[in-house]
Amino acid sequence: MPELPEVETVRRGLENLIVGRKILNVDILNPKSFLVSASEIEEFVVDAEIIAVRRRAKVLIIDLSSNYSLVIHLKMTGQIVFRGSENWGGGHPNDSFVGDLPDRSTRVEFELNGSADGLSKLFFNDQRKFGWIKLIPTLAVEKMEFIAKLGPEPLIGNPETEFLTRVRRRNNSAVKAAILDQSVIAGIGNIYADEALWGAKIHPATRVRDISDEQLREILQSAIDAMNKSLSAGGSTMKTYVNADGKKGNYLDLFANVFRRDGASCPRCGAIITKIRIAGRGTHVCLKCQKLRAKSQ
DNA sequence: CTAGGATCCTGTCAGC
DNA sequence: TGCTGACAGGATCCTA
Repeated sequence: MPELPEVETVRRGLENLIVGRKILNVDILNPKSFLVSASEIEEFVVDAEIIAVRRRAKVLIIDLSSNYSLVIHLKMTGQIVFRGSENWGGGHPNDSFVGDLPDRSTRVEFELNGSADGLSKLFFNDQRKFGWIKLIPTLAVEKMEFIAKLGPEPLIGNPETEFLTRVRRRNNSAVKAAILDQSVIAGIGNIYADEALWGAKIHPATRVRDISDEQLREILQSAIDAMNKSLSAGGSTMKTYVNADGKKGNYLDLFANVFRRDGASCPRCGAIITKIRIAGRGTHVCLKCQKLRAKSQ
């Protein structure tokens, strides 16, 4: 799925486009994507004004004037597309950014007011249907189980101490599995896990217990750097999906050093990047830079 | 409690 | 061409 920088990019885009608008209608094309009753939609969503768009980890939170919030997880293939006075899309990059909507990946459709031509729609597209939208009282959002147990936000304040405490709870795990764990540090997914470990020159299969505090701090800093770089490159949006010439781009090219670069050469040492499997996930690694230090037992 | 694998889905791609 | 299996920017559930 979209990871922290991609979701943050969506948040920023939506903040500009939909705050202050009213939701006029909701069309749920796939019920499992948004489990809610017709009466709840009627009572808490229709005619509500969008007050704010927030993010926690990889979760988007759209606060409504009804004191309810739409909590959205894009998971692997979720994306949000706005069509109206202007066209905008962010999240999982695919052709639904640019094609006619709704299409076969559209799961939920919101009709909004306030567009010059009277047509203003927000599409929740999600090919694999892993993503979801939930309607939750705004005050209860932070008490949702998944949200309550999240680790610190990597790009806010000083997450280091909290990260160290939490990552040590997974001393026996491969470090990649540990940093993918959202209760250790929020928002890292497969891309930034690989990028962080490449940056810190740590092999993804290294057990956490074999890594010093100092090296763990380096991994965190490396993740933060990769995320900031991705954010300033503009995240994964319609704009980075199709460039000004109408040609397809790949926003990974703007910041990634190893992710999906297997077969290419390591930007640091020139060795060929290989792809292995760690924690059940495809993992990209430079075996020359990232030596496996298996010490204990 | 932790750790690892299966699972939820659809689509695409490599290899026969 | 058609089939088959592997795999995918995530997290949960189940088992050990």
